[in-house]
Amino acid sequence: MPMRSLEALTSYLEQVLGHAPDLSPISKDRLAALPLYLRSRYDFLDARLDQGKIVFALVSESDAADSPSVHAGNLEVLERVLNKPVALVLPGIPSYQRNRLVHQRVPFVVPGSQLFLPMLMMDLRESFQRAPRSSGDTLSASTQALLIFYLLGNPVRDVTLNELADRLGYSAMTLSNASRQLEEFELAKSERQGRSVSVVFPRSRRRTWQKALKLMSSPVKRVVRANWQSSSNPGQKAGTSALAEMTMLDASSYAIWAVPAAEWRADSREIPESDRGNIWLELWKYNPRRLSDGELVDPLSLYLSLRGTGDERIHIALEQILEEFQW
DNA sequence: GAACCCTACGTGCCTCTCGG
DNA sequence: CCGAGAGGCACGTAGGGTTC
Repeated sequence: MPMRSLEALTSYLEQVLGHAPDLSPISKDRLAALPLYLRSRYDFLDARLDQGKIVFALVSESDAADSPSVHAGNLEVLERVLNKPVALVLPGIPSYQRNRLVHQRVPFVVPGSQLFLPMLMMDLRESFQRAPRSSGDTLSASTQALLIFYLLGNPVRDVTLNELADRLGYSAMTLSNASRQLEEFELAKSERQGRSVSVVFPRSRRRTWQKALKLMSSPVKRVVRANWQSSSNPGQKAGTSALAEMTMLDASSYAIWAVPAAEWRADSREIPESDRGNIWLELWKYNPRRLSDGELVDPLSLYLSLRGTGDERIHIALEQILEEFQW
């Protein structure tokens, strides 16, 4: 067994647990039950932790880069034969690979960096005190755009991911990720028909909206003041400007427009806070034009952008929009 | 072989942390 | 308090596998 990785594991566990871990080499006869390709691939340690007993399988530097699915497959066999939960011990691997292991629920330890042992309810990473950002409880921007695209009544059944990607202005990869995320949150299913995959929403649009409400966030990343002199519109009407056109709400004194945040960065017309701009620009995390081709942003994104405000009149207007929405 | 999707990996931006 | 650096997230590209 490579001494250095054993030492690294021991001292990392000690740091995490607060005391020296109880580790011992696994007995020869239990090892003998393993298929040869697995026996030679890993070094095994029996571990008794406060939270329970597990087996650590130490992975060599050269095997660490294997895909998560390879690791997952091997773990399945190991757990069955050894009859205990098994966790991989990996040398330094890039963060995106660690993320993928977590995604696939593969238990592992990277000494010094991260520990993910879901069966023992342990999940630590180097910066675990950092507030979990948009972690597992909100949809990503692209996923939300796809979901709203469906909720607005656009056809998604029998449409390939590629076509959807085209329609929404994302890469196929991003749409593939988005459909997977919808599946994870049990909002939709991916249905394979021959060589194409389409997204299928099992519920009605209204029920999907209700189920997804707590997972969706405001499309607005940032609001800036800007000076707009051109006769064309900077984007689509948004915020209370849009709400005023849809309901009886009084319009705000400044016009509010939505533009994709990505476009804004390209040509920065932002003016300093102290200067007087004549409009407000909402910078959106997805492209509002992909979801509405009218003068106004789509009503569902509008709802999400304003539901956090404290103004009672706005809430009443928002409820009115939902009531009138054609589900 | 073409069309399509997925895996592996790269990149840029943003946020958080930490040392001066 | 601020700037640099680290790390995570979201997205992209390349290339390979699968289905027709």
